[in-house]
Amino acid sequence: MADSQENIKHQVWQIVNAIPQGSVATYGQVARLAGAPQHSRLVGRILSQLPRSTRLPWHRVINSQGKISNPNPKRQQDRLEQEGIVVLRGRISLKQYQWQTD
DNA sequence: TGTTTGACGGACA
DNA sequence: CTGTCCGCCAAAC
Repeated sequence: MADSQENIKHQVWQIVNAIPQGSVATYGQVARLAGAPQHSRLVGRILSQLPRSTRLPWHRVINSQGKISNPNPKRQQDRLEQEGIVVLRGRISLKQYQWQTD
């Protein structure tokens, strides 16, 4: 079907919504959990299309290097620090905050 | 229809 | 640590 990608979008929303407060996940991690490895970029695009009013914790998604990829890093960093996550020099310790799923 | 772009990821120097 | 390169993929040109 042509909506296989539409389903992935809903999967991504559900997964991101499940990231615990105080934890982070990577784009690749979300893509894998959504059953779509190789689609990490798609995850980024989906999050970029969220309305500013969304309640989804999109700020808990960072890249595999532990860095913020969001074009507006300031906003994301504020949100992360607001829930106790330490962001040092634009970096976050995955070792310490990554959502353990498998 | 070919090329570029982007909130990615991993390997490597 | 930083920068480069390449694989991947859908959307926008």
